Amino acid sequence: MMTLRDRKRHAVRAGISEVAQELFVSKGYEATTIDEIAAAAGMSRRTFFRYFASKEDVLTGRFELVADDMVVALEERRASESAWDSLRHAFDPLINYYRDPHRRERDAVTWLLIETNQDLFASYLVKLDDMKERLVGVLVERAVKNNGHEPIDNHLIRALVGAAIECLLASFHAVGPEYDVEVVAARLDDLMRKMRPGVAGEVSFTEAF
Amino acid sequence: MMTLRDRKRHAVRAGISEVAQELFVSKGYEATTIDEIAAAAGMSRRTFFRYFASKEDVLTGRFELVADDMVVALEERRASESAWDSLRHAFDPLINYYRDPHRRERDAVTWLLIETNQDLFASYLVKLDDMKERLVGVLVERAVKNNGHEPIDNHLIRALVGAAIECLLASFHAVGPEYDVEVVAARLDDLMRKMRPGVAGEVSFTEAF
DNA sequence: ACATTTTTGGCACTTGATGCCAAAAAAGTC
DNA sequence: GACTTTTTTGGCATCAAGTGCCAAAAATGT
Repeated sequence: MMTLRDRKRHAVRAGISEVAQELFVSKGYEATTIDEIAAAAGMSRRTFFRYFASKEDVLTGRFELVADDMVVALEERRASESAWDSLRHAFDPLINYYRDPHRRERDAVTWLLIETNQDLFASYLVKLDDMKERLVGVLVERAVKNNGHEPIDNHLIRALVGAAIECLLASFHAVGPEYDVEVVAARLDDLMRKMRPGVAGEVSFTEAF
Repeated sequence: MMTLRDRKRHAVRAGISEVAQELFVSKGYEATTIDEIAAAAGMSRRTFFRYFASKEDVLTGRFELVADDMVVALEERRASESAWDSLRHAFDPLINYYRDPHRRERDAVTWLLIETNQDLFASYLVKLDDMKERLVGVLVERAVKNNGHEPIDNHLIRALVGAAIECLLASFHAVGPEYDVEVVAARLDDLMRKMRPGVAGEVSFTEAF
């Protein structure tokens, strides 16, 4: 449930994010100190760290929300569906998210920052890995539910999830500031069709283990 | 060529690595300061930073060498071979590397440190991404050579390389301190067989683009 | 109006990382 | 072997990220 405090907290976070992004864009990520961000957001530095665990988190924290949506989407897929297809649909929330041109524009800027800074990029990779782990968790759980016991090797599930995510990354790769989401979506479909594993792709986890 | 200076530099790096790892294991990664490492290695802190760009680099720097070997191995594969199989053999140097039980043991400790520390893990992920990028580069170049022009979409190559690496990661996943490399190798073969893309896996880049 | 809980701000402190410069060491030259 | 040149090193100063701590302030509940 969304209590009042949570809402306020969320608003403050959004405010910091906003003002920080402006600073990052105008004078560069590294050149912007947390003191400056805090000052611009009207709070002390100490308080900044109560809303974001680190400087990178201001920009990469959003990925956790995306991951949340993906996890939910994956959980909602029917267990009889092949894991590969379920994963494809787990990515739908992200596609839908970027159907909003405002978000697209905003995140294109964020993306540029992330790509050009080591620390940010590292933070992004960590979030991405977290997401992978969570998706693996969902599919493992699904396999267990369908099977009554822990699957012998969840390495296959790991590889499957990893491969699907790589398709997602590749389909979004090298998009400019203004791009057509539908093109990206088509690319994703095409890639996941071509990359569909010969054996594992058809695994529904209903009868695989 | 391996000049005298390079050799000496390499030796110093190895020395630092050695003494640092001991400290990390005995008192934890974060609890070990660079001052302590430098002191134990018999040099000033300033000098430490002339051998390693960062604290993480002491442990994760090795991955670049592994990547070097993989890149060379991939370059040496015949262009007529399917990209998927070429990638499988690009991983051979790593498998061979771990046939030495001493390295296996040593890196198992390193691995534990990396897994339990955010900064280290992030650094590792960055190196891994670099490796991916380099392998993509090799296959793109191969495609261009075979085709005379830039391939229309190297997204497929990205996805292919990413998927292969995910198989590698999955096959090494959750190995304890003492493990059988041959088991891991068999797992890798099995995974890459199951994960072989229905279409893309057979792409040799001789006639695909 | 009062008591309780949460949030905030400022301070001190640690530590990783970088620039700068002069001393030391190594390499090359005659 | 003495000299010059180049590289390496150490110490200093500096900056910025992140954390613990505590008292003041604000919000919340009664």
